[in-house]
Amino acid sequence: MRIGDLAATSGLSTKTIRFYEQAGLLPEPPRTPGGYRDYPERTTQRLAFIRDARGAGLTLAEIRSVLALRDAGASPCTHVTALIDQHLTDIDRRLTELRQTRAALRALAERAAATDPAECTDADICRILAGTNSERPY
Amino acid sequence: MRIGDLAATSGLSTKTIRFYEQAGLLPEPPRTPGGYRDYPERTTQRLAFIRDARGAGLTLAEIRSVLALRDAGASPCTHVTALIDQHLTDIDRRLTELRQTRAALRALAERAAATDPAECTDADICRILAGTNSERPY
DNA sequence: GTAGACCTTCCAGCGCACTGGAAGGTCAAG
DNA sequence: CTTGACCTTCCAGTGCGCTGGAAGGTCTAC
Repeated sequence: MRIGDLAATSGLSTKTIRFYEQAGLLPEPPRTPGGYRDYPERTTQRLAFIRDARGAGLTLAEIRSVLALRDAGASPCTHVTALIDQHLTDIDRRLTELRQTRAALRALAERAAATDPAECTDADICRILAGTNSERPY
Repeated sequence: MRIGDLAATSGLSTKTIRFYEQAGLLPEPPRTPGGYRDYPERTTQRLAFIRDARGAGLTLAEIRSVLALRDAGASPCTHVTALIDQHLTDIDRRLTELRQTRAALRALAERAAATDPAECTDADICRILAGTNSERPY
C-alpha cells in the first residue's frame, strides 16, 4: 500500500502521514525497490486510532506515548483514561476562563452602546476599553 | 523616561515593549545622546490601553488598527465596538465547540470506566478510543 | 578604573500541527 | 520516447505573542 492510498483511505494528506512518521507516531515502513513507502494494511488502523485520539483532543505527544505503550506490548488503557481525565480538567478550566472573558466582553459591549464617542479623548485612545484592567487574555 | 521605567510602571517586560514598537503598536521614541529610548509620559497611557485591549481579547493586529485610527485623529469607538461584537461571536462559537468536546470526553471517560483492559487488542491499540470518529479537535 | 545596572541591536526559538514548494526519481500507459 | 501521476528528500514557513541569548555600548557609584 503506497502513501497515496493510505492518504485516501485515512483522509489525511501524504504530507501529514510523512510528518507523523517523522514525529514518531508511525514506524518507518518498508520500501519498494523504487524507494516508495510500502505500508502494511494495519497502518490504516493505526491512523484511525490517531484520528480518534486527535478527535478526543489528545496532542500528538500524548498519542505518541499511548502508541509507545502499545508497541511495547503493554495495555495503554489506564494511561488513556488518565489522559482523558486530564483533558476534561483542562477543558473545564478553559470553559471557566472563556465564560469570564465573555462576561467581561458583554459588559464592554454594553458600555460601548452607552458611550458617547465625543468622550473618547486622545489620551484615552478609546474610552470604551479604558481601565478595564482584567488581565484575562483568552 | 527610559524603557526600564516604562516596563516597571506598565508591568510589561522591556522585551515586550521593544516588540510592540517593532510590531507598530508604539511609535519610535526619541533617543538620549547615548542612544537610549526616551519615552514621553503618555506612552504609559498607550501601554495601558494596549493592556486593556489585550485583556478584552483583541489581537495585536486589531489593537494596531485601533491605534492607527486614533493616531490619524479619528475616533475609533465604532471600530472598537465592532471588534468587541466580533470577539463575542468568536467566544460563543468556541464555547459551543468546547462544550461539545467536553460531552464527548465525558462519554469517553464513562466508556473507559466500563472497559475491560483485556478487550483492547493490538489491532485496536486502545478500545476506549476506537471508533470515536468525532472530527472535533479543540 | 572598575563593577554592575542598565541599555542597544540582531538573530533565533518556542509551541503546535501541519503545509508549501523546489528539485528530482519512478513507473505505467499510450 | 514522452507524458503525467505519483513518489522522494529537504528546507522553510504558517500564526501568535512574545522570550532568550549573544555581543557590545552607556552611565552612575564607589
